[in-house]
Amino acid sequence: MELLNRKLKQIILKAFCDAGYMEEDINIGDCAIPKFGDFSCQSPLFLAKKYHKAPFVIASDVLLHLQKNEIIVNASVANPGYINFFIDNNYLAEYLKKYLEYVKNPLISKNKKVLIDYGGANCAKPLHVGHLRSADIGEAIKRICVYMGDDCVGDAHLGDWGLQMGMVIYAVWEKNPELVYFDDNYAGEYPKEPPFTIDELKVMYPSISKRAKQDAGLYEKVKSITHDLQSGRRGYIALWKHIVDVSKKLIKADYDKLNIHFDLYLGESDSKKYQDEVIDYVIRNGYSRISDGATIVDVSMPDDKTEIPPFMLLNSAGSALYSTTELATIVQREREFNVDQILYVVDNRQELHFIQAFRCVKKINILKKDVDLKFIGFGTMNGTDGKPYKTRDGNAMQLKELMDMVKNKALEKVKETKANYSQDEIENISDVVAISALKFADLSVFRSKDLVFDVDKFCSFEGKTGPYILYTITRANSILSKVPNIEGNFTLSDEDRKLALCLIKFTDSIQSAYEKFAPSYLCDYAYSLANEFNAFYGKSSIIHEENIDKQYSKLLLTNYTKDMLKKCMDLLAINTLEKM
RNA sequence: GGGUUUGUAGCUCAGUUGGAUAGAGCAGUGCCCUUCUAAGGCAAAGGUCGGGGAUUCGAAUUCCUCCAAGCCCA
Repeated sequence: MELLNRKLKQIILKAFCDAGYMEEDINIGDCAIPKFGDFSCQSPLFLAKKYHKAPFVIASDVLLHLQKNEIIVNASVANPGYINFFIDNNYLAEYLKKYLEYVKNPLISKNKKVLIDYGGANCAKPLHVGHLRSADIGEAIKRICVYMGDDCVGDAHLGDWGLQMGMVIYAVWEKNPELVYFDDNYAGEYPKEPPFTIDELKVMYPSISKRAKQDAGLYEKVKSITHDLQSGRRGYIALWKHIVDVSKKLIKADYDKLNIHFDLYLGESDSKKYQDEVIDYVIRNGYSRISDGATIVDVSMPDDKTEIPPFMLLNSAGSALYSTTELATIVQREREFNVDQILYVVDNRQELHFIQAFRCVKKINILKKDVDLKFIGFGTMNGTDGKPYKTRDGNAMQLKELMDMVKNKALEKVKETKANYSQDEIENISDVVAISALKFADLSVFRSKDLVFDVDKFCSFEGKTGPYILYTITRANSILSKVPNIEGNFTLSDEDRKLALCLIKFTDSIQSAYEKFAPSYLCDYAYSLANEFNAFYGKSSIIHEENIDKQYSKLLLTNYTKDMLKKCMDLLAINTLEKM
């Protein structure tokens, strides 16, 4: 299907050429002043210098050469040189029907394999608010990329190899030191069942972590356990596997609640098998050098404005580091998944680390093909003091705590307004409303900007919020359910065309969201569409409309709006409601 | 100290390769539920786009400089 924007460009470009302005491309945008037009062309302003003519003169020339067509009506020139025009109502109505079909199934062919790294949860640790952005943004980006034709794989990339594992192993030992996992002489098979329950695991890390902060001896013990684990001590590895298995279930359940679904739950440890090979490869091929005992790879480039510090492969103790794991993971992803592109949806603060890793990968030429490595940074969740958000005890707020707060607020609201609903309905509605509020608030700020963490904002259900979009969908639904199927001619009245024009702008917003890896563009779009629909809703009653064609047309628009809003919310990974 | 990001209404944020009157939400003001769900709509109010300079027909947007804050690396 040929999109309206392309068609408009063709027609107007032809007028430019016919008028003697031989251009390859021109610009078509929204008209800033609605009474002047639906769209406007600003190109005469840009071309004034090139042709040594006043923009107004160019615009007038072009207007004279604009051929009669079925799309553009009432074209005019405005100071200092805009060409403004409207779209014919009949054409718009026909176009809209086809457009909605096209949007449902855009028929874009698969173009590349993309792996998206957007988890970063740590095994045995509860999710905190910082994990929310990565998950929300990453899941939305994944869905947007899939819609635009990419073959996507989402990886949770769990932290499963750090100090927290040592803490949990310590906790198990403290409770049951007699277990075979701690017996160096034990040579048999280890038990298939974990020696702890899910609920026990939940409290192990927080309790040991808290104690280790005050107890240096305990901290040292934990470090030594972690070291033994990473060195491959048999019993610890067996126990570690149990911890990872149970943790994955916990983490998956948490992400499920947020409507976030990973295709892979790989962890840092999974790339370990490539690590020695990569280290060996780098050293053997002479890419590294020794500096202060550490093995480093220089990644600065001659035309760098600022010095990029070297990539560290091994520290002075000869151990692999976080950066080494990153390298091994990239190799793993290329070999095992044959990716063309990897998107890292991570906190802005990690940018330097990734620049170093990406440069190192290119420099050592270890990949078989040119994989596009992209850092998709997002801003920090800050407190009202402008610093990264911390609770009173100095830790990041747990996600569960935040979710409970929003849920309770939603429950209050639903109970207050929907007294006649059943208990199940109230529960379900509150859940969906709460999650939509949380996710929409998170997603609607452009990703790279820091976000002020404001509980009241997350708990707000009015204005530019998730619940407002849900509410709009239920309003549309309510109308559709009350009118029997009718047939008529689809015509657009002047008061309804604003909604129609808004509907066809979906393509622009998803295009921006895709190009900039920024779901906030879709949030803006969904909000403006909902806004337009609510204005349309308020102007006149659809159910009581007596003219059949008018009623049919309004119903069609209502249906289109509902479909489009649901599509947007689906792309943002936010569940919607039929009734609330 | 070096680098980097940000500064737009009281608060939280939009603002396309420079372009028409800088836009939303929240808070506050005034209307609108005997009519499709008021979690809504309509209207008004709110601004020295951090300060100063430069570039030009035209700057929130580009450049310089200063101020303030966050982050990263030492």
